[in-house]
Amino acid sequence: MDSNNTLKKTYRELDESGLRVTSQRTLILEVIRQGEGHLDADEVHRRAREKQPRLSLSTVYRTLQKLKELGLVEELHFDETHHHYEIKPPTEHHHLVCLGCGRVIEFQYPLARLVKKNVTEAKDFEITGSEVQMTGYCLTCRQNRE
Amino acid sequence: MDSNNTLKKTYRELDESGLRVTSQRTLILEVIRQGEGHLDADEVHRRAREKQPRLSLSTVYRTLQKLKELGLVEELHFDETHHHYEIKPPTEHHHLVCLGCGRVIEFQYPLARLVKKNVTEAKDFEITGSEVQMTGYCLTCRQNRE
DNA sequence: CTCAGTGCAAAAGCTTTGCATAATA
DNA sequence: TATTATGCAAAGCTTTTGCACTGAG
Repeated sequence: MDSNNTLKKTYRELDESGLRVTSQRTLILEVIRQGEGHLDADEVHRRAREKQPRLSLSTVYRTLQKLKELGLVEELHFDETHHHYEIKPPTEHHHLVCLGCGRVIEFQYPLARLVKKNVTEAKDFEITGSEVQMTGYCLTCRQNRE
Repeated sequence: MDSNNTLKKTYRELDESGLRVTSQRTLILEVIRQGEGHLDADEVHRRAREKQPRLSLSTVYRTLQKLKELGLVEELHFDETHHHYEIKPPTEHHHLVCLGCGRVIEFQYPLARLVKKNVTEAKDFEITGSEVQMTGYCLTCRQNRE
């Protein structure tokens, strides 16, 4: 069964990292994995608390921090004051953020490679990460505007 | 003289916007213009206070907000908890952020157009703004690491 | 048994807001 | 003079930290 497989994966990832495997960490990683990307800390907390009501926000933040260091999750910065988190994707991908409905559309495109190849200033620069947000309006919102 | 010209420009931009032209607003816009991009609110405040010691942080924030709405400055989100501001550039440009020394290198490249053209998911999406940060290490920092 | 992890509460940034005062148009 | 903008102080949010307690290894 799938959810059992990802649970094993979750366990293995935590275990291999040398961190202690706690019920909180397992749960938080599961929530993010099933969250279809882009949850903020508070949302992770809210969802995780359905299963484990005593889980504290601090633990969520501390865990997010660890998972980031391990490279298991990635922190995103949309046009807001707080951060969003998603499971680190295997391939480079980026985001279109709709200003109308807030929907986030992901797309894959090797922008880093492209920049590396075509931008003079990037020739001497070793790119290790890239974060791209393009904002605008999705089809639905454009139609509703009319 | 150049600084006089940009001052006139600053005045005109504020005036045309319908906002009241105050000494605070003029000063703040000047500071950002001369700041070579990427100042945070606190840094704007610090620099502006050298000329106008009683200027408050709230005024800086409120002014930044207005200038953003007017499209005169742009808010950037680096990998931090606070925002950075730069004069809105005439052409699309992006940033390489060095994780070693914190240096920000700008480059021009029409990534939005490119995404629009090549990414299926972006076909139905009207892109109005794009924010791109590629992080990594600049030449100097890579050499120092060795 | 030991040390890393957790919960709780309190603190620490950055940013926003209310209100009386000052300044622009 | 009628608003709009400012300064100050206080509040609001997200995120971090200290400390005693708990639980994994």
